[in-house]
Amino acid sequence: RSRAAADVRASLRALGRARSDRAKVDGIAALVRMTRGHEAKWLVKTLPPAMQGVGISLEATVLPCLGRAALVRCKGPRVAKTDLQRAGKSIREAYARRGDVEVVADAVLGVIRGGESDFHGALVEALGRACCLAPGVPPAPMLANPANSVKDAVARLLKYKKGTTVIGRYPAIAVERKYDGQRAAIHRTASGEVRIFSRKNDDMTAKFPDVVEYVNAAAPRGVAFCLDAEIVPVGEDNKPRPFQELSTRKRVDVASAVVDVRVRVAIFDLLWLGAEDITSRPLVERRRALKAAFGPPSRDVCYADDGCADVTVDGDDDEETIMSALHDAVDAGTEGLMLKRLDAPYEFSAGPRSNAWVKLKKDYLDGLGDSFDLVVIGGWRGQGRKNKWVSPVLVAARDPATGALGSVCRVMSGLTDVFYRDFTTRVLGGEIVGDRRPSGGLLRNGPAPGVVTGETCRFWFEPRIVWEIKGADLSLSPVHKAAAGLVHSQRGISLRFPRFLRERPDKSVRDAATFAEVAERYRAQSNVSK
DNA sequence: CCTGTCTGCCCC
DNA sequence: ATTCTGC
DNA sequence: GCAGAATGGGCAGACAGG
Repeated sequence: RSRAAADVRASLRALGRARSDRAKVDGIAALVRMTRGHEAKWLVKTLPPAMQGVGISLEATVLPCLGRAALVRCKGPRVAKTDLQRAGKSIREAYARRGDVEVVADAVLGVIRGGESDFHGALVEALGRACCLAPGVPPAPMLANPANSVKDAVARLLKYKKGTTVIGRYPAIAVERKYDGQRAAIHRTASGEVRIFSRKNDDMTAKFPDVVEYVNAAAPRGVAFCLDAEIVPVGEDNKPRPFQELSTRKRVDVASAVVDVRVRVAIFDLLWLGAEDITSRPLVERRRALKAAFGPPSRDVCYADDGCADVTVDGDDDEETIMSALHDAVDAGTEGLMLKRLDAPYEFSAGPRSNAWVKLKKDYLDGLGDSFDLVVIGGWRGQGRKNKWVSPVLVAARDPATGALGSVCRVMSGLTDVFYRDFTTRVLGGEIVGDRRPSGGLLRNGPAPGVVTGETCRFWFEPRIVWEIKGADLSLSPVHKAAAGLVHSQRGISLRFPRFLRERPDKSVRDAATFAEVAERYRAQSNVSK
């Protein structure tokens, strides 16, 4: 044992000295070879993310290597780049349809053994046969591209060219509400078993016994299907509640009788019905089949396009139409809109997000959504690329009555490298070098007087700098303390998806957002009970 | 048994 | 989730 | 245009320690 420990130690030391990718891969390989069975998994978990990325990512490495291996076996050691790309694409698409490396690998092995002369034809045929969509086996869900304005959304939709049956001269677009819940692939097999999968295809069936009942009640009898849907927390009025409430549901051993957070299922796509894969059919047809099969909306199951009307983007007044639908959607307590080409097939997310689906959230738009001027009060040392800089940064709102500074959130998104360098120099007196403790700038020994937070910062600053921070919405926080006591006895108010917009050198701490303002904006959210 | 901390191919 | 960076 | 990196809030569960 001591012999093995010494070997491991020596290998870790060597890995620490490694500079090139080649050396890192060799170092990791040496360590992995020392492991038995599950030990490898735990070894890999201990490596920093940058090292884990070296040579062992499934999508980026394992799948392409499978293609290369097959090419080498079938066509010899000299592999053309185009062949490699073709094979890689086929394999990635197959994996998106059926996320099971074993099935994919078996199909590829079959091609190698078959020794066909038409390698690519044989590969496509074998993968198509083995990796077909099937109820009970969740594919990688189709993803939407974000748009930062209505104009941008329309431009993206027009750019999409893969549609096969453009209706009329201009593309018809489905408008749907973007509910703030959990994405769910809801499958029912031919034997009648219902399974619910998350966006990353984790089995969530145990968490949603009520959803199983709702969907079984709405579905046609004795038919298999694959639905795409959003599970949304709702109140007694059947209106959306904050996402935060959905996550308080138990995840294991849930009996539908004791579910405390009621949900509604907003369905929006149908991939399979009866014995047929309909993903290659255009959305118009899939949606028609969906509504024919599942009937009118009910208390428990609705359609994401309820309350919306399709639009045709002909450059006429579609921007106003969409903007007005966006405001309606936000008033109804949803995040915004999904805009979808009605002529596009369902595209499993192998690679880039499709422009056939575009998401338009209110907070992406300038002038909409919540933004606050907050005081910089502390921070930590960044990891990896940001090791020389302060990242993330803790920001706070203030209470004019007491002088308290209650933390709102950490921020890192939206900060550029150039800004980091300048900011770090201002608050620490220079970039962070080695293990030396910085001293200078606005650095303090502890939190400034009045600071209230559940966070423990590595660096605390003199409260001087004001930043404008934007978020999607406000939540009640167990760690952040802004406005604590105003809407909840202990919990403060925090920002979801915070990002830095700009520094406000024109503002002093006295001009920063107050607890009262933050509390008011929290209460003004349409899904918060008053 | 209670509490504090850490983890999750977590959810967003 | 969001955003920035480098290719 | 795309992949990769570095990170956000917040929850239930699991686990460690008293």
